Amino acid sequence: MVAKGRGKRVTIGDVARAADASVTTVSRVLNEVATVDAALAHRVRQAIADLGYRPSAAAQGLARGRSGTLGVLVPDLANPHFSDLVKAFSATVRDSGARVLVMDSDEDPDVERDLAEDLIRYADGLLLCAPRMPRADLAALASRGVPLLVANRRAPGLALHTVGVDFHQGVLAVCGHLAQLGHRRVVYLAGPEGSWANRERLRALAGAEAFGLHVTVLACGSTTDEGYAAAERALEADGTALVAYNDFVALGLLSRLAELGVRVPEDISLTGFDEIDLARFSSPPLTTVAVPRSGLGRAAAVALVRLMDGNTDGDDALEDVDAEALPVELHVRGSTSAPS
Amino acid sequence: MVAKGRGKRVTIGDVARAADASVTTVSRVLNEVATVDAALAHRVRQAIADLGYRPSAAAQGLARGRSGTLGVLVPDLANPHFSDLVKAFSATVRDSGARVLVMDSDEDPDVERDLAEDLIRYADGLLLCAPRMPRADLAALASRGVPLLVANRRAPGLALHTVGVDFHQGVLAVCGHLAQLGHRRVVYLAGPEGSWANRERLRALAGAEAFGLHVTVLACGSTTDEGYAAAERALEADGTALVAYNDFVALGLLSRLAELGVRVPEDISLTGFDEIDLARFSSPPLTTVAVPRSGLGRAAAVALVRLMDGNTDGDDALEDVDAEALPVELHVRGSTSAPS
DNA sequence: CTGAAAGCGCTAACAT
DNA sequence: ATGTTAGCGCTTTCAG
Repeated sequence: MVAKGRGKRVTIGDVARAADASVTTVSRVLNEVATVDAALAHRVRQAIADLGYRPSAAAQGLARGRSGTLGVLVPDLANPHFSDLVKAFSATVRDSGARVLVMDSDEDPDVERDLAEDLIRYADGLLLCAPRMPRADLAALASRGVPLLVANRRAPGLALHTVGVDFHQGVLAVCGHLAQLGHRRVVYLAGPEGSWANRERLRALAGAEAFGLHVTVLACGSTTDEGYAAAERALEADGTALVAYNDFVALGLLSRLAELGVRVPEDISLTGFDEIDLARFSSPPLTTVAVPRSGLGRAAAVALVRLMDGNTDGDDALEDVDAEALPVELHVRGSTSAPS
Repeated sequence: MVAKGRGKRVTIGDVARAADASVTTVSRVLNEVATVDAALAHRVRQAIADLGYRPSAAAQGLARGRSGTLGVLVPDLANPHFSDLVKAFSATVRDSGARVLVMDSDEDPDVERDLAEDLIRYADGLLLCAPRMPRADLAALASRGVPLLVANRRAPGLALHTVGVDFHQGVLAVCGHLAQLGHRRVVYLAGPEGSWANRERLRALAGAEAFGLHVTVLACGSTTDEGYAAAERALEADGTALVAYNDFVALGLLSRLAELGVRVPEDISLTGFDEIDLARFSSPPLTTVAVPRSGLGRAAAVALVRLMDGNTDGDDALEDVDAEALPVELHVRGSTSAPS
């Protein structure tokens, strides 16, 4: 039977005593090391089970010099973009025997820096997702000796290891699709000011203008509410297509347009970005760009683990920084058609 | 300046040396303890800054006997229900100086048990969200000495501390609303087999039958896809209203119904549950039940912290188990009307 | 007010 | 193959 109640913690010493072995031996069977005599090993395992012993993570961490924990910092866990990423990251990391400490900065750059500084005390490595903090803070973290990986933000000149999604190509695909359909004037409902994701989109939009597509940029945001609220302004901007920062904005727009009696795509075309599950189920279904959220999480996990393994002597091999820019995929559905 | 590069870890000893103080003193200023001489304290803080020193979490944890970390285990982080809960939980817990270790069991009961057993090695306390594991495993965990809190699952006879949402009342409210509108035959699209949330809904539905509402139960699931796929079966069941397990299912149904030319609510009424942000933005907007996800997260945090503070002698005060059953709120919108 | 020293529970040389 | 023992970095009595 397992000991019940709130007694003192069972230690490796207790197990050793119970199994009439040394702590080293117990440690060995625990870590599946060397050739421990079968009978002895069995006794130890028995004792472990009897006593309900679990090694203390703190003690192991201290002795080993690493915690077996990776830290992830996201701006908003409630955003499917990040929860999917974290999910995939955790699952992948777990396969290499580690755990994940997740923190949510609530989109606040200051909170973000503080949490990151706290996180590195616990973790062997750090994944920063779309960090909002200023370059200087990022640089400070980077020079801190902890394996650091940044997802979806580039910081030119900072020698950061990064993974990311090719937003640029995605927006270009959207614009190309629209242009082929015959659209010439599109309205972009912009995302959060500071975000790299938004800057990337703007950059791509600028590229599209070179192909003769005229783009009007309207400040909006990243939520359904903001999309809903921006609908009337968007209509006034006089385009034949609306390019939303993401699917939430698009669905907000769609909702308001329906109320206003504006038909999609007959009266105006609409595109989302960063495909969410529900995009297929709106009326009409949304033309949008699928980004590999889980793929990004997996890639980040692999990259970070590799970073930590080869951490013998610092900043070598930074040549393949940004090697990872995961491809995206345009999904054409009912919300886009030729302009009337 | 902060030391750069990947040198050996800076320890409290290094700081002591640099500040010409003892480690004890450094520890004191670190923990804001006692009256350390102002000048000395200042020297120490200076050294800390100069060296870029951060105390090792593992060492602190080992010495203090607690990690300052709480564990949370959810079936699916990508589900807004849980990500919102975790977000609120983390934020609240952070205010009392702790961190949160999040794990995702991917809805697998076995994985769930293993992760929970692993989590307790790291954490001072554990929050199990809607655990899918069998009673026996739950009981084993409970008798393990770690402060344990269970959210959204009741385990009769197990003396578990729990917090939860009043699903029962929510479903009753939905049924009442429908009945008042004049509906007599409703179809319930059921959620995951084993889930407590689904059982609670069924129980409430049974209660509603006592009021003369006839309920047909159809197996379905919890995703938009499953809702979409169930639409035609639901129609055949011959009710005047569809009660979906949750909003995802409802939106899937809505999407398919639109394709089939069935109008909501004119031809058939539809309700969701567990209001998601997008529920307000569908066409028509969804009548659904808002559950206090963040409130649940906060309540869990408060309860768990209290549990850990008063952990002097075990299973007292279990009288107020289940004291927390957070109220829900019916939001009537366009997807319900009187039957035709 | 400050410091020396004994652990916290585990791992990893280093013997045997 | 197994055991002894010295740390890992920090907190915390206990003296001074």
